[in-house]
Amino acid sequence: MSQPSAQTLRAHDNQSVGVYPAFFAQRTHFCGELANDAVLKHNLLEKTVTINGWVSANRDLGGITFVEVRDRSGIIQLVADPSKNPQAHKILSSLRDEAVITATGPISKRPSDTINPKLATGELEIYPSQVELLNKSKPLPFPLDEEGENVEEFTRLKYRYLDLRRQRMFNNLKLRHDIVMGIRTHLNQKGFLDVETPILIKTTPEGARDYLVPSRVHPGKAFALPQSPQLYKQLLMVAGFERYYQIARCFRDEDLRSDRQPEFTQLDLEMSFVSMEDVIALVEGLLKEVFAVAGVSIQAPFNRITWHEAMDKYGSDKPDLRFEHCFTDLTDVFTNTEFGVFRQVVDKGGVVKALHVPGAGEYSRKELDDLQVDARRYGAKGLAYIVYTEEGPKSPILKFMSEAEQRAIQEKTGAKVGDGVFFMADEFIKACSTLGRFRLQFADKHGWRDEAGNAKHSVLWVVDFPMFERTDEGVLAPNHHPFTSPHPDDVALLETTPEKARSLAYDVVYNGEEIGGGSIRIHQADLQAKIFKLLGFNDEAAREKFGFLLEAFQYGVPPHGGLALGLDRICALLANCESIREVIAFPKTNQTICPMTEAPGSVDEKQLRELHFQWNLPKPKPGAPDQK
RNA sequence: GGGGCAUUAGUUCAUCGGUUAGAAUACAUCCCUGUCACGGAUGAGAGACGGGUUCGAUUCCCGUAUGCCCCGCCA
Repeated sequence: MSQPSAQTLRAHDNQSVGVYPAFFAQRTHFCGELANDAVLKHNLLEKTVTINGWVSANRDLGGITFVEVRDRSGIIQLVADPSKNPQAHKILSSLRDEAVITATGPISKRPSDTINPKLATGELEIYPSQVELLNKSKPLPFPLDEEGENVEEFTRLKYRYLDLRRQRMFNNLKLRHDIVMGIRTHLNQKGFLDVETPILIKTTPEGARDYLVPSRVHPGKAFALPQSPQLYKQLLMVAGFERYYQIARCFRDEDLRSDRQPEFTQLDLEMSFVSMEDVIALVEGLLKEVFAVAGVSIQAPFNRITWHEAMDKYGSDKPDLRFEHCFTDLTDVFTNTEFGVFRQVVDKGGVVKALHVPGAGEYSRKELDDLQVDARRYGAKGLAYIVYTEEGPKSPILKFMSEAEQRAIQEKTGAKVGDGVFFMADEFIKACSTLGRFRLQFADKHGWRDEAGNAKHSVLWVVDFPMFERTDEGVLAPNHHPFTSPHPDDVALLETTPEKARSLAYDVVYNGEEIGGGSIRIHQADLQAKIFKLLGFNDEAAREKFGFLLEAFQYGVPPHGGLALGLDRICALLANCESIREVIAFPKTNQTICPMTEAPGSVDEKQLRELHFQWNLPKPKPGAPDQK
């Protein structure tokens, strides 16, 4: 896992003994290798070293001049005294920030009163006998002295190659590298083969919008870029590869977020002759090792929670279980209530969920009003509440409730004076998911995540997902994807009430973020046909969309299943970054452009003609400046 | 597609209707021999775009563009 030392690099890369020697003095050491203890350990004191790097600071005191040199490993200070070495001083004092130099000289101890404890090399410095300017730099468009969070991200992305000079950014991408290496090593030991699958594939109308690539050779036809290697990895199982993985680039033409890019990376894997438990066990071992790369220790086996319980108690299919604060179900309390709003919901088979928020009794009128605004933004009519103050309970809905109901609310939730209880009454998924958003909102506001005794890291499996969901049009859609196997206990339900059937799908959730998901796949042609029928595909439509898969399924398909992990998200979480853009070298902005290359760009007529392609452009918006 | 916030020197921020638009840092010139966020002096450098309101707009309003965050969307 460790990187080669400078010794290794010198032996293989830096010893120019051939016909084309380097035209500059090549490094004997990385700056960071000249750390205080390492220099003592390797007996380097007063030995001549050569460093190559960028000038990160120049402090010319009028006579004596200090220059800090940075390479990817760290920083070391050069010193020149004009009375002792006027040539070196002349060059050093003329160096500007980010100039590329090579410097050679003895590595020496600093006078004891000039040690800089903030630098790993702070007890040492180099008195260069030779300094060569290899390249100078224009003044930078933004400072590199801090972490970069306070510079407009667009500017950072426009000059990403400079932004990546920050130690933090190097560390992020180094962590990503280490994680990928950890994955490859682990899966290799477990007998997985890395197989590349095509990037130019046939469009599948399911799921997200596809990126399309018009075909030159086949006028009027187009390739799609894969949203995932799903079908190919299943075909590799048909082929008998048994265990496949790929660090796969995936493409989705949807609107972006801080955790969504148009192209992103998944660790995709698939296994044959396995049960769900086999996949889970494998992934637990893998994630344990991956997290350890980042110094995060997690325990396997992970906790498991059913989808229903996750929704019922936490209002999310990716619950953050670093803290408890779960819902109380009050449906029973209101089965015969006089309170019309709740009664209607309960009569229709809905639920009444309550969330107890300690400290909410102190909320101001404005805070309570703001919650109503949030509720409407979340698609609810409002957020009913009772706050318990010194003067007694206060609530707009109190007058509709009986004494017994009020007592039951307080007993069941455990609310005391100074607390609040918030209610959501609706159809199960709607009520739970809306209140679930408030659970996270209250967690931010009251610091629930950091409460004493809470786990810092919560990794869990969410299992027993419903097989289908009803779309707005009332038709069944796959919750995971159409190849997901139903739960063996629920196969009979497919005939009667398919929306109640569970699947063998599973998600892995870390601190409230979905970092991966997978399933056991269907491997029986007749069951797959039945699922397609439920999804509303007739035989012809199924054949048109997935004919090659159905055909393959007639030639001996092993039971198989797998999973995909969101590599960008995992890296961002382990690097403590808010956005996956911080762990991607060259990401796109929210408008799906690259500020550096200005992609996407115009295409010249000749290229379009070759593709038999013609734009059909939307009208510009009124008030928009003329486009050239 | 919708909502919120933002857009002023290279960068990061001020300026709340009349200002020579201010500062820090970067940059340039000069001074400075142990700095490490070196210090000191001097200098150059700015209102996204298009409308409107007003005697007067960087400031208020509308639109457009762009950025960030969120909703929809993301099997």
